[in-house]
Amino acid sequence: MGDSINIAVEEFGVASIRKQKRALVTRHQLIQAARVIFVRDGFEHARVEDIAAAAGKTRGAFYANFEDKEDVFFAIFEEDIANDREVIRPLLHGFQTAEDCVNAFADHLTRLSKNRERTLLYLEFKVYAVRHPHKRKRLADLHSAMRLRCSFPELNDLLPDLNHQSAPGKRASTLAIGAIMDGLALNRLFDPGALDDEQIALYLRLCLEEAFCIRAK
Amino acid sequence: MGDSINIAVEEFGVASIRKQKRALVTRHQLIQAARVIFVRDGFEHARVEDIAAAAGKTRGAFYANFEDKEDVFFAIFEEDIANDREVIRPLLHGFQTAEDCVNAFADHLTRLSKNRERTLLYLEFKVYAVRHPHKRKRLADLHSAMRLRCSFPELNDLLPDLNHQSAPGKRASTLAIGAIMDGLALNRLFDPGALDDEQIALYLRLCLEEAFCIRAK
Amino acid sequence: MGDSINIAVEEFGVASIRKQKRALVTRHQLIQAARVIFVRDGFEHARVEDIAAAAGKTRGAFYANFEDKEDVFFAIFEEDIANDREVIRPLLHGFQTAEDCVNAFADHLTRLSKNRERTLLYLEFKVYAVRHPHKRKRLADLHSAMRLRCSFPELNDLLPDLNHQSAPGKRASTLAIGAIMDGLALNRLFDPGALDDEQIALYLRLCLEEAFCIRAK
Amino acid sequence: MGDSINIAVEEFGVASIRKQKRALVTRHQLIQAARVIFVRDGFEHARVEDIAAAAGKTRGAFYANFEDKEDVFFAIFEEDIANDREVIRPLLHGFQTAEDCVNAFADHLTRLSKNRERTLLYLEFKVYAVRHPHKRKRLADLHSAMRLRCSFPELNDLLPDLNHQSAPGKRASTLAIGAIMDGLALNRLFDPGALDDEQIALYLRLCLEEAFCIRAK
DNA sequence: GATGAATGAGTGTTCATTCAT
DNA sequence: TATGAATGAACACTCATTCAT
Repeated sequence: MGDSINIAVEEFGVASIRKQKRALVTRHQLIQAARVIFVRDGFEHARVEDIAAAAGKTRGAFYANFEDKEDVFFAIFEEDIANDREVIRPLLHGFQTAEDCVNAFADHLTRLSKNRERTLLYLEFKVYAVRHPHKRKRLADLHSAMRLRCSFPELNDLLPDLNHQSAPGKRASTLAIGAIMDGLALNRLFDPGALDDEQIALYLRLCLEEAFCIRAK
Repeated sequence: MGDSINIAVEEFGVASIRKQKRALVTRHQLIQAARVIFVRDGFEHARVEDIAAAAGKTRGAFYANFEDKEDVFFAIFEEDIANDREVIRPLLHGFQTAEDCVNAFADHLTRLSKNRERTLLYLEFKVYAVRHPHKRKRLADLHSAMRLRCSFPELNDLLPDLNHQSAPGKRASTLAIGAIMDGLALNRLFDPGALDDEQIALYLRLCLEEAFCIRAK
Repeated sequence: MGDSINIAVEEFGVASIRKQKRALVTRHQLIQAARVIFVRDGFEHARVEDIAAAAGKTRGAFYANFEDKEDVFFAIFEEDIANDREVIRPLLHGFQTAEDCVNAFADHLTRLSKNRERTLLYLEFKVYAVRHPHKRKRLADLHSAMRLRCSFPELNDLLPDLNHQSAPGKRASTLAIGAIMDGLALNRLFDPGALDDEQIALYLRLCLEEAFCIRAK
Repeated sequence: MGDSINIAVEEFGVASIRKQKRALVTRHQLIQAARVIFVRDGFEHARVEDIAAAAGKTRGAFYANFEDKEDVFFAIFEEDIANDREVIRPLLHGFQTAEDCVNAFADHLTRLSKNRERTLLYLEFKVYAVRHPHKRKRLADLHSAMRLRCSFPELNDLLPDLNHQSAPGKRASTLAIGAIMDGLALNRLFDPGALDDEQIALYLRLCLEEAFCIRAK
């Protein structure tokens, strides 16, 4: 009797766990597909059907996993925030001098600035947040989370003693770095012939040095 | 020139000239309205009817003046390009030192970065150009014109002897300035509490000095 | 100048009056078509496209004239209420005895009870009102108007001295007459073989006599 | 009888009987839930998922027990027909005079007319039958059964000697009673302030007396 | 040129139904 | 039998665009 219960539980459990897994996989596939389609067409112009198709699913699967188009849009950034913790930190370990560290970080940002998907997606998110200041709590939460994320709080931990600024000052400095990267990344896409890696790295390094008070004067 | 006007007057009469003027006024009103609506709703989400209504006109007037929604969108930037020649030059006249000049320009850019309409409109234009690389000639032309405009070519004229860079180098430097301003302007909208005028002016001045090789080292 | 203004006004006026007329005609056509389709398919199952097609129009014309499907549904009954004033009165004029009058009214109701469109449409309206007690003001207003209409207030005017009941009593009596007709009409449709004109007239006459206190006891 | 049960037990075991019972219970629960949801939302607007949820089940359970939405709809009335045999008879036993019997029956009908579920459900069934005259056999059978049921055939048995009408006449009379009750019940829901028990009972009694030729003239 | 009624393609969304588990 | 993820047909509704006036 105990056995059969266990078996039943196992069977039931396994079945539902498998289902849950499949559901999560589908959800993730749809989010990935949404990234691609939103980058290609923009949020407003993107068609739900295209997202579903890009994930190899149908509209029904989409609506089984998301409330509406805005729902996936937000889910993209929520997924990123959940995953992104601690991606920068390892990149900056093991450097002796602050300059090395800044250089490494500038390289990292330069690399990010070449990521078309990231550039267009985050641009659109910011514009969306700017245009819908009164949207429901979810956007407000995402907005807060993104404001934090975009100011690269890791930098504060990495360069503690070099940074003599006040907390709000740090926040502003690091946000400015992110902002400058946004601008450079967009304009690299807009005018690929004019802005190259070197230029971008140059200005990023310059601003990072300023932000962390290590500019050679 | 005077002749052709006289001929026009003779052929079509005063009334016709008035009509032409009124037509141009209507067109301009629609363009101004389109700016407002595109800023508020974005290009894709904006409705032609809203644009017409914001100009105090109807759909019919809109389609009498523009081919379609994309047509006004482009007309906005064409109007700007036609008007903007020589707006910066007077701002920068009369400065003795390069530093003063850079400061004045940095102030100008800081002021621009506070212009919500400009920020969102030009952002959207750049994104549109990025997303539609194969659109017809008109976008290509606008794209070229905007690439030039966004690299502030006046700067090269204003600071000729300070700038020892090659032509493409200049272009890249000045585009980078515009890019950085784009990023700062968007992120000021995104996180108004964190980025203030001072911060923005600081980084713009820094990058301008770098661009024009007048950084105090 | 005065002339040309008058002409312009005339031209303008005529044009817009014609347009208004055409618009009203279209609206009415759509309402008539909606009657047919709602009777055939019921409110929920009816397709907007079918309504438009039945009026020889397209979906667009439908939505240019109505907010949504519920809007036409209500418009049907609002149109009826606006038109129906004074349709019964002439039918009952010129009778000497109360009995003749009752007979004439019973005949009228019997005729109404054979009207399939009326029966199904008003049934559906009543059910809709019953199911949506908290809908916005418009349904409440319609509901009130229909409650009045369904209690045949004209009867009170026609048979004043025969009716010694209190005002609420009259209301209840006349509503009951309408209610009984509803039931007989529906069940005639449900079982056409069993309920014929004679039966229906018999019960209607009986209840009318009761309602107006002229039953031969 | 006992044998066949034993055989069943032997062949399928106690568990299987339990399963069968549980299945019937589930089916019944779903039918009860369907009543509630159909009353609330109407047949067309009702969602299978809501029905399943109202029964504490899932869509799967629903489709394990019914072909489709129409299937439960019909099952409701089939269940009623199966159960309802002989519910009226005991209510009318033990009365000496025809008048008492009519009064008792009028009271019974008055009570029924207060039953919102019954009123809306049967209204919807009749309308459905009226709108789908060519549906498959099952609706035709139900339609016939309901026509019989709605004409209260028990009355004929109960009041045999008072009823001197021909068979079709009886059928018509008793159907008219049902019809009148339908109308009164719906309009009581539609205008609860105007139609009260007393009014409803009054007219029902009146019509019953007419139907059974016992009107005091 | 301007109007606004009408068009109709396009798309978000719902939901009855299926099916692998 | 029951689950619930997935399907996909169906539909309401929007809106860029046309056109008779």
